[in-house]
Amino acid sequence: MKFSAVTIKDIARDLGLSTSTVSRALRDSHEISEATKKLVLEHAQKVHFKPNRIAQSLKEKKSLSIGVIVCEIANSYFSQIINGIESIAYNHGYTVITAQSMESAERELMNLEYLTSSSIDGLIISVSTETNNFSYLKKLHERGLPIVFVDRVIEDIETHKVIADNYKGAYKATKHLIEKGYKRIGLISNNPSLSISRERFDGFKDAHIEAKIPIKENLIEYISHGGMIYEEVEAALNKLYKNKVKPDAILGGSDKITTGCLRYLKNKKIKIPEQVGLIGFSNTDLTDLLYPPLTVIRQPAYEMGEASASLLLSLIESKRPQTKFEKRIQSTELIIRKST
Amino acid sequence: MKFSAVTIKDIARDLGLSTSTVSRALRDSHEISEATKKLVLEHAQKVHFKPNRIAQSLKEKKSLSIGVIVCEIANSYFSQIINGIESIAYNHGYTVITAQSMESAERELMNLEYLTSSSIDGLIISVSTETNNFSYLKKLHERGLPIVFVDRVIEDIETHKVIADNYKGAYKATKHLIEKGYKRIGLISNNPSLSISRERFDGFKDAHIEAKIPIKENLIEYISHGGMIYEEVEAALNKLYKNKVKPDAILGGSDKITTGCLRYLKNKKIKIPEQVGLIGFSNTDLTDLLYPPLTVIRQPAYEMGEASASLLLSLIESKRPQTKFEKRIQSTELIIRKST
DNA sequence: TTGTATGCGTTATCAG
DNA sequence: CTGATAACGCATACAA
Repeated sequence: MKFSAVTIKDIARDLGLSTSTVSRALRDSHEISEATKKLVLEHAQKVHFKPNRIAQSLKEKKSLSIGVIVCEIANSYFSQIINGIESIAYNHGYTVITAQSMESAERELMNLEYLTSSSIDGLIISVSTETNNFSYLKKLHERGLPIVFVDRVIEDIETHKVIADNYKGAYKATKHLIEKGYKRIGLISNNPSLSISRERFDGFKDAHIEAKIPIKENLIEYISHGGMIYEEVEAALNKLYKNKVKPDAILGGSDKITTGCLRYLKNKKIKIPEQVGLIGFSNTDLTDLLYPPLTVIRQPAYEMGEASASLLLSLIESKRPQTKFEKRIQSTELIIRKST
Repeated sequence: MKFSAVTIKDIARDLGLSTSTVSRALRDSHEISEATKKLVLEHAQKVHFKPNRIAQSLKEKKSLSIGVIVCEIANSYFSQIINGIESIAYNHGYTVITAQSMESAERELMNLEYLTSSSIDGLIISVSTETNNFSYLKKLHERGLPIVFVDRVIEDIETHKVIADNYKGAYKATKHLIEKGYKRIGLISNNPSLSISRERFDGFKDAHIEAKIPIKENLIEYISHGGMIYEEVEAALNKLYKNKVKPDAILGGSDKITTGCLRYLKNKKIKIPEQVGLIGFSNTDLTDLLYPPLTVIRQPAYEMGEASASLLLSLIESKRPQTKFEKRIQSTELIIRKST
């Protein structure tokens, strides 16, 4: 900013016009003569004039930017979501400001306070696995900040939510395993405080019920940091493998958890015929090449990002209060990779 | 922003003070009595006052935000870099605004214009593989915008640059392959217009020279979009495999290229005893589990991000013109995964 | 110690 | 069609 000297005022001075005339000419107002318009536009181009977005924001009472909070950018699933968000935002002239919670509720709150200090027009958030106090977010929402939840939603806040069909995904994955003959399927899941975890558990459960296989409590473990901390995954798996009934397959509750499981199995040299990872890993280039073989529930992260951004922009641009709207992206795919 | 009504003016009115007193009290100025300070601070807290960052920016002539342009966020290497940048920026009260070029020079330019329309205090950029016209960037730099290049640098712009030790990485990788007995090592590289490509090529070459193995021109292919377009990788590999002297190992010039190679080999069912990917893939959780076996040059992406941000902040905060400074991160590691 | 006035760059309102 | 002026929210030089 220090470097950008050219303002509307400079142009006005250079051309012997008033700032308002210049401003109007630049915005192609109908009440400016073609001659002056041309004059101004050409000069503006020559001196590389760029309107100061900050001044515009102050005047317009909006920043043309949206905030995005996810647990971690360097997580393929969320970076795909951001990608989708950016593509939409970009086309509508919005800047995306991203922040990461690193699965810490405290850091999430800090980011929230920071982003909302009058510098974003709306928020897309996927809450951290650790978050259990939603009061601040709720207050923001009540005060009128447009919010869209993506993937990890908060149910009592009535606003747009974009989620994958977690139930279906988990159901299909579990069914796939059962059909393959596995009967002792372990589940490592995120905290059930997240609705996605509960939905996935329901899918897991219903597939069992349908096949008349009882669910064994001691094959289910919950962890708190979404797999970010490998030791948590390790501890959970240690528990599973200390049981008399050892699992013959594992359903990982998120991409990080799943890769953690793979690592564990490799480290411990445990042979497991097949695994299912319920993961949002869109980089199929890679998942396709993983060893041990892995069946993947691909969640349409990019599309979810696009959907969230569209919804948020609609919220931002229409002032009228919106009704609750939940968008469930249906295309959860099961990607099956044959054992080699 | 619509939602945040509370301003300094409101507080002043509520408390029967002037806006300047309130402003000063909030900034803990020494020329305000403890009593009023306390009064103001408590009231501010009560009404959830948050200073309007946009107004502050306009006044202070800085936005407390930095722009980051990379080819793609959903690329583990760059997301790690962003991660590093964010951690530093965050600690210094800066917001990070990211944009992606998708390896398109045109889109890069658009982002550049957008970000620099007076809304960022500095820029960290890793230029797209397609970029060959640096005039706009150069102009920005001349006009005083603090810029730091990371990974993909432009040599004629005299500013801080953060790069990995590409030469060493490629050298070690190639040497490793040669020691394993491979003699016809293919190289799929980014365009040599990028210095990283040239450095890597030099490492590749010197390892050959040292081992007295001639380099075969027809085992070297260049591509333009960093591996983003699989068909490019495919075409390059097709050429390599159409030669009479087929490669017995491949050095991939970037992470995307390398995963592209893996995909190709798998699709074509080509058995290759070992591969080396010169890739910036920090997610070793995954690379470790890839099949076919892969030896990886890990580039310290996170650390590079940190370094770039530190350098940029130093540029932003000290007004004095800085001397050119090049920081080469040395810890390029060779991660070797044994064949299974 | 506190208040008044001014300006940051832009746009909108109201005159001319 | 064009110009002067006020306002957005905040910070600061200058008064008091």
